[in-house]
Amino acid sequence: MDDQFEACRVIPVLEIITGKWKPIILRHLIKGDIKRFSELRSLIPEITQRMLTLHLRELEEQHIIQRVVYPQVPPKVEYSITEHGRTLEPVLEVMNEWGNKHLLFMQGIERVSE
Amino acid sequence: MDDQFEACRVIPVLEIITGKWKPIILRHLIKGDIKRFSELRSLIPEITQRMLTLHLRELEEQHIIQRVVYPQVPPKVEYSITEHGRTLEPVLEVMNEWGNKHLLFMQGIERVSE
DNA sequence: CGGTATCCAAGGTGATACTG
DNA sequence: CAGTATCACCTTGGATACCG
Repeated sequence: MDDQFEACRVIPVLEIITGKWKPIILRHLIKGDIKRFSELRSLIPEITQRMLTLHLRELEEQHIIQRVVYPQVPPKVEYSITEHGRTLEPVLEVMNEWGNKHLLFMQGIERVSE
Repeated sequence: MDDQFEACRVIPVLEIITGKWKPIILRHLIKGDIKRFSELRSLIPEITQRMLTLHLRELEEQHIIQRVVYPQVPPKVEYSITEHGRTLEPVLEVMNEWGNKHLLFMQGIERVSE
């Protein structure tokens, strides 16, 4: 079992970017640099507060993003991509390009088979 | 909502390769060409028959792999990557390389924080 | 403002037994 | 050989209300 999983290093990447809103969150943080919690909320209007918090916490645990709390009232929390997180950029870029090229193909197939 | 999801073409890729054993299945089919159901089972000993079937069906629906049934007793079913599926190879390759490079980093972090 | 707590529904996965 | 059927569990995500 370990052999299988160890041999496939695709899985660690998936463990980071899998989650309903994670690719979108990463997209915003990679493009836009530092964002406040409320900024991310308005950039991703459909996400619930709960899920945004959960996803951000997980990305932080994996050292992909950094969380900075300003101890003031009202509170201010800023999120930004880490150096390590930024190494994911080309990976996401390749995935994004594949999606672009093959989305049309996939839609074509759908149309044929209906 | 659609704007968000449409803008991020990473998600279609995730929809294809997300699933506990899918990256491993794809790895075997991309490297090894045609495989029988039973071959895949022995290549991935820990997978259950059920999950292998489910994952293969999903990949087939997405036209990533092809399923050929030989109508004979005992039955023989062969799976292979499609032309379309093969376009995922460089994507998986990039992800795999990232995993290779950054697995050490991640393990290092774990060690520090414990 | 930036969260937590709680409850719930849906989906993914495993174990096991059965089948053409 | 290559499945299917069933049950049971765990995880993910949404809705809602509350908090410092």
